[in-house]
Amino acid sequence: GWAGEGPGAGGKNRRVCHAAARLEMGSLWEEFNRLGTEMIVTKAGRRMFPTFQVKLSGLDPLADYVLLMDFIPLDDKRYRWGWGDGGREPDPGVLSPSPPCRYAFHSSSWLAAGRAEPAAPGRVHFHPDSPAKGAQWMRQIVSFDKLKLTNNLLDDNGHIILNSMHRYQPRFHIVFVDPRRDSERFAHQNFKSFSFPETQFMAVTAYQNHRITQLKIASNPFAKGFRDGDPEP
Amino acid sequence: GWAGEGPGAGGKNRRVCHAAARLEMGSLWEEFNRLGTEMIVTKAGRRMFPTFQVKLSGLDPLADYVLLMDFIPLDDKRYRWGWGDGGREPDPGVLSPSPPCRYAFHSSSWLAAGRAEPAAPGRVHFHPDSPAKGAQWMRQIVSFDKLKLTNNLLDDNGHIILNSMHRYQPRFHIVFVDPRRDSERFAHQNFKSFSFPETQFMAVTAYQNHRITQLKIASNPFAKGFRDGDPEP
DNA sequence: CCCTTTTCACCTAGGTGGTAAGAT
DNA sequence: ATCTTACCACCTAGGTGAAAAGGG
Repeated sequence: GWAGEGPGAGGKNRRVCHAAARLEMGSLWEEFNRLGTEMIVTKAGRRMFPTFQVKLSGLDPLADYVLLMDFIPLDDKRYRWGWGDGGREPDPGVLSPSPPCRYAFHSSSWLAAGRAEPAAPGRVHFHPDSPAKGAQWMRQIVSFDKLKLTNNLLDDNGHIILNSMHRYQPRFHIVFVDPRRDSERFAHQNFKSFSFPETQFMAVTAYQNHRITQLKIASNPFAKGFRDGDPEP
Repeated sequence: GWAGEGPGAGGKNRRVCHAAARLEMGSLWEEFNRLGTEMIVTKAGRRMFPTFQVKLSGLDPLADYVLLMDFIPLDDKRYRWGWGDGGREPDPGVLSPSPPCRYAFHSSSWLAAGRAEPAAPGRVHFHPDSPAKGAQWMRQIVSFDKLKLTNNLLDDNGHIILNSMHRYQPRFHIVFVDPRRDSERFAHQNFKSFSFPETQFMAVTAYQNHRITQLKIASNPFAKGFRDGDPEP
């Protein structure tokens, strides 16, 4: 997908107004999204897979930029995985159409199960190469593979804190480092944000949808030990 | 050891004139130096061991600095390891007193064997966290563990190019990033250099002094597979 | 019952010197 | 004869989901 820009591209600084971001591994993200992406959260922090990666363009090669990510709750619900209590038909809280419920009739599905927990501390993750020149950021794919998700509200490793069994939308931000003295006054003009709907996910402490598990095993090199049968290069 | 500063501390910018660097793992460096340190160079690039690490002080916490290293030929000779041709006494080119020749009567020693090869391209290695604030650099030990040595004159991985069988002195530089427009005019005032004599070494493609090999195996965690006998924690 | 935590075998990724073959 | 290269077993370091144990 290309550049799911945030609202209000008007009034932006010329150093960011032409910035664009293309999500890498888009087909893999979409494959996960069709099943309902799940991301593991642990106390120590767990990477995302797929890794959030973007190819940037439209930056000023000579200007400094900071790149960062944050995670927005997609709704105010908490979820559970199952058939609904007593084995009745799924209640109206069944997720539809995002993630789609095509798999619902196969087995279980995600059901709304009450209001969301109080939002965890809204942390951000700065790309560790920040700040850097636009030319440097555009030279190759920018990968957020150091970003880790945790469910530990008291985490002091700087990881992103999320509530398990809640849904999130990753957001990506490009911030122009304004050299002007009163740059705070222009802060709202100096950044541009991107949301790729295919990257939304459910935070979990253990996978619920077995198809997600199998797709992770099939596509994450670090899970190669769990693959069986014939390989496909 | 502390801060082996270069010549001419006078006329320096106040952002660097009080900077100091303490070499970490000094006793290990000295242990190697007593035997005559050797560092492997390979086509693909090899790390140094011990790793060059320093603890910094005296920087302006709010100023930006770039940290880098380079390697200076210690003399204009090339060396060979042996007894001298025909088994005669070591010729006058035997290294003394740096590295000392205490081991010479045990077996072999380094002998001068002609003039140095033409100097390899004089590359530098920027610490990958550069640039960063003084506060960041002083917060913890600065480690150059990404630095690699190569003997490939055509290397295009940005590694340090050295001639095998030649001796080198690592140098460490602190450069204040001067925000002034005409900062080039002050470049000579904005850096401070450090040389620690205990870090000098002979570049080799294979270890010559068996005592060096044994000390590397005993002290480098990645060589643990070659240790034998009882461990010492 | 549902969710979380801990531990583990099995991977990726890459840093060691040994060894034997190759180059000059 | 001396130095260099390529490959190897054996490590460190850390990212996987499985499975079992733990907790409300």
